[in-house]
Amino acid sequence: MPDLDRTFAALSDGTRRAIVARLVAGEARLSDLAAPFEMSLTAVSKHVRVLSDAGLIEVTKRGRTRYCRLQATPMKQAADWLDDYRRFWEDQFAALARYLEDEEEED
Amino acid sequence: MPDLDRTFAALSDGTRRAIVARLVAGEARLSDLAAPFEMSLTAVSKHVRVLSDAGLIEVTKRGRTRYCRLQATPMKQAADWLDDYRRFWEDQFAALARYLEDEEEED
DNA sequence: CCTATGATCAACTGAATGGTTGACTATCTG
DNA sequence: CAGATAGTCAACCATTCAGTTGATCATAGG
Repeated sequence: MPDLDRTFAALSDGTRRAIVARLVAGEARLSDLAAPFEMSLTAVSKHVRVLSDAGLIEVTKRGRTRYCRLQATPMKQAADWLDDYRRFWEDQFAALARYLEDEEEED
Repeated sequence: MPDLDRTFAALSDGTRRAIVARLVAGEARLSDLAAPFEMSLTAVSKHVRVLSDAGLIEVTKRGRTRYCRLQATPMKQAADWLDDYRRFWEDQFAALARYLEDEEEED
C-alpha cells in the first residue's frame, strides 16, 4: 500500500498537518497557507507538493494564483487502516481500567 | 505535537505497518517478526526501534530474547487526530453522491 | 566449557527530507 | 508598457532514512 506510505509520511510533519487543519475550513491560496509560517514561500510550496503528491489536497491554478482544496479519500484510507486497531486499543484501555479498579479495592 | 510526528512517520513504512499488524495478534519475538521479511535481522531491528521510539510498541528483554508488544496510546492519538476530519470527508462523499444522483436524473 | 542463537553495534552506502537563496516565469493592474 | 504579485525552478546544504556487512555481546543448553 504505497498510498498509505505517502499519506502517513505526509501527515508526519507538523507544518503539513497545520496546512491540512487550515484547509478543512475551505479552499485557500498558497500564499495564504504560507502566511502563518516563518519559513519561505518555497518551503511551504514544497510541503504543499508533498500533500498534493499524496493526494491529500488538490491544487488548481486560476490566473497566477494556486488554490488548494482538501481531498477526502486518502485521509479516510488512513483512518480506515487505524480503525482496524480500534478494538485493540479499547481492550487495552479497558484492561488497564480494570487493573486500576482492582488496585483500589486492595486499599 | 512531536508525538504525532513520530507516530505518523513510524506508520509511513509498509514493513512497520506489517509488524504492527502482526503484533495485534499478541506478543512476538524480534526474530519471529523478522522471519516474513527478506531483509536482514538488523534492518528489522531498526524498524522495531523506530516503532519503539514512537511508543507504538514496547520491547522487553527476557534472557537473550526481545519480546515486542503493541501499545495503544499512540495509535489512538493518531486516530483521534484523523477523526477530527471525519465529518469533512463524510460531507465530501455525501456531496459527491448527491452530484452523481443528479447526473443520473438528467439522462 | 563450548557452541549455537538472539540481537545489537559500528561503519558505510544511496536516496529522501526540509530548508535556504537567487533567478526566472506568468499574470494582474495602473 | 512598467511594476508588483504569485509562484516555480535549480542548485545547494545538512540531516535523516532504509538498507547492507562484519564484528561483537549475552545467554541458553549440551
